Amino acid sequence: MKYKTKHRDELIKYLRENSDKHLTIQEISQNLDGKIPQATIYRLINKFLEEGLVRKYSIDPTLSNCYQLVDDDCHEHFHLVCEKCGKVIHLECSEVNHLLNHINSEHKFEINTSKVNFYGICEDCKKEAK
Amino acid sequence: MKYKTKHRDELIKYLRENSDKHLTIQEISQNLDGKIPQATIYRLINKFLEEGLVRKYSIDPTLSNCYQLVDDDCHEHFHLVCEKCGKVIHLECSEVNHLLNHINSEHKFEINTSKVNFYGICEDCKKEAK
DNA sequence: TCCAAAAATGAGAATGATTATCATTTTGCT
DNA sequence: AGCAAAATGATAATCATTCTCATTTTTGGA
Repeated sequence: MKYKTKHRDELIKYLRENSDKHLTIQEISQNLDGKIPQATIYRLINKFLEEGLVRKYSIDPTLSNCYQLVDDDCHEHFHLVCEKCGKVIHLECSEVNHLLNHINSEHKFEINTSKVNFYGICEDCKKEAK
Repeated sequence: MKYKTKHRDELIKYLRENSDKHLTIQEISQNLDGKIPQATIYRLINKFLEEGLVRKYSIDPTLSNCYQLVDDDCHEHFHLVCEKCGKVIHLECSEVNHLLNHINSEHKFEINTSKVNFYGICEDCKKEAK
């Protein structure tokens, strides 16, 4: 059972206002100006995860995880991470979903879509290399 | 420039003998019975990574990374990493290649195929969950 | 409205993998 | 041998995240 609290509402509100971004716990903490202690933000975010209110993105094992509110215009997407410039490109592509379905049904493996990241070289860096 | 050292040879030898496994630094350290200090194992492994001798697997941000010697006789394949049991399934699948080509040509992003890993739940763990 | 149980909170400590530090030793080259 | 580059060892530091525990808040029911 969950209780409605000030912090909970405050955090939801903030996430809603920033539902277009990928936010780290640190960014949330800073932007809320320390109004909610980090330990509490972690706890709330983990609750939200269980409840399916937010989505978690693990872009790089050496970096903090990112979170984003699941709302109507937040479509599931994947990440292209440039190994040169670090840029993260959001990819919404039916071909990816097609592959995931294929692996799920044919290879009997249920992919955790929040960790589908492709690493490589982006267009800009490819040009520069020449 | 790199120097040949006892530790380096010892670690390579050990990795070669276990090239079928994904090893954590801890496992390596234990199995070598502390002959090489952990800090040195980390350093050597990172060197090997740069040199392309080993491959790194980040199974879960909360777990240790795994490493594996790159074998001469391994053809291009991708990995399905089970987040529950840690099992790594090798996947050779033309659909994956098709997707990579698609992303390369249509999304102008050149994927580093050695880092294509999919994380999720394997068939066995899915059954167990029931 | 009041109470007790469940849940949330806060501050700080703990964890655990990995990296950094720094003085010392080893290696490869001439 | 002598020198510079690299490697080493022990330990401290880092950093995200989780845990602890005593306290406070919330909720539903009496």
